[in-house]
Amino acid sequence: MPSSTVENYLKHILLLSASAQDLVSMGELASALAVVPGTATTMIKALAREGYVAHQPRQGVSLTSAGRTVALSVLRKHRLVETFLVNVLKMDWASVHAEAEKLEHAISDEVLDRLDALLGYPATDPHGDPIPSRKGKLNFQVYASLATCALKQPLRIVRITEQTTEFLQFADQNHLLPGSTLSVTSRNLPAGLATIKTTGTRTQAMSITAAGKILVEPLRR
Amino acid sequence: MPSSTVENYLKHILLLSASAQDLVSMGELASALAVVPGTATTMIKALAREGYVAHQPRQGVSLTSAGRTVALSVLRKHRLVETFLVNVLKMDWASVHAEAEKLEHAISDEVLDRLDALLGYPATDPHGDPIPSRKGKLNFQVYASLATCALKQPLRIVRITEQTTEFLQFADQNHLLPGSTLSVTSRNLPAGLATIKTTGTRTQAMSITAAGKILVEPLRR
DNA sequence: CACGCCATTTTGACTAGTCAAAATAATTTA
DNA sequence: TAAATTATTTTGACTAGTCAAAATGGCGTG
Repeated sequence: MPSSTVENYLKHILLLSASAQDLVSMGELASALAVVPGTATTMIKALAREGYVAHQPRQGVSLTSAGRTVALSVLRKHRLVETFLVNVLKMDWASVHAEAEKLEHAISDEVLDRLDALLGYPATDPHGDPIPSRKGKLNFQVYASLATCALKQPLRIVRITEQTTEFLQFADQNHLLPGSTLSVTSRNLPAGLATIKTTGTRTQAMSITAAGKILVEPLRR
Repeated sequence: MPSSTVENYLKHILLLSASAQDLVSMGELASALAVVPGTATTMIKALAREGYVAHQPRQGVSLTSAGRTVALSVLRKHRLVETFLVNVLKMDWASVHAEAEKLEHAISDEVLDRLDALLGYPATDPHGDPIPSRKGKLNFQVYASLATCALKQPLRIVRITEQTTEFLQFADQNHLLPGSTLSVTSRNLPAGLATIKTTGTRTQAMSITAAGKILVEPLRR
């Protein structure tokens, strides 16, 4: 069994390779894992020896299919645990990420399957992130964000792609949860600002960077 | 925060000091933890330096109040998690111990409190073992066992003091669960055998050793 | 009172994971 | 194309936890 350190490396490579064009750099990886780059290099060489990753020296690292399997399983645990914490234990949306970081390495497949059933086989976690299936399928849909979508169009939030407590609290307080409806009234790129209107009434501004973390789909009424 | 290795040492010292007359020997401890005795000695010296235990060289080890606090908290996590696994996830009574061994080190106090509430603040886990309160009170009641109780008296099982899967499966298959009623019809000490009668009908034999692991109280009708 | 036994402690060595800092490549800039 | 910047890799050292095996101590027996 891979150690929880190994599981963490693999999980973060998976997460980063979604944004990066497949090869994850040591720099990215090291900072995602909060270690110095030299540590990442050492560890990656060991993971390569064990067949979890392919390492292109000075280029970056990618998962082998063995590594991908482990990473998806960890991600599935993480997201199901988060869903459990929010839906069943009614914990705060913004704070469950850290809890799940620990539990994802301690939970067995047996427990996980029962949790999955208890929750009704959810397709996404409370942040809208897709939950990998038991077989390791990850629903990989591309959505527009508040930074890229058409203006003035009615939208529904499907996902928040950022796990920090601060950002999630910001989203929560401004009613920007998966399922909420809204539209973007204007954007000012030079100023880096977007203005949005929550379907009720409120108009508010946020940075383009923040807007890019909120994924939406057109509200096909 | 103590590491999960430290938590394990402290938990086992607590568990063993209940049976031993307070001082736990290195031999006992090492075998409970599945390490060689030298490892236990080394570790205990470190724990003593950090104030978790008092070490009487060549005599044994006992918990300080700081160590006891940690140990009780871990035990509380263990037993509440077991209760959750059995009562909510409907897992097998006999197999939850191993799961809980991992989860007890990964679960936060916040999650634990909510689990406690979800379960209705249970006083014991599915094996009848008392769950320490949040304040660290452990209900320490002394019960008779099937090896020591009066003969022919109606009894109720309150607790099974053995966590191995094999023993728990044996108990399960013979309807020897906490809450079941029965009586001891006879004992043959030289042969090491006890004969019991489940209140329904069945009569069966078991070793005195096994009988000693099943705690009972008189059935005050 | 000496001897031997058994548990405990000590010693030396190993693995996993980490950091700081020096060495090396690669890429950008001039 | 040479110099400079930046990322990556290497090196040496450290911590936590472990084992194997040798040294030590306490005790009971003769």
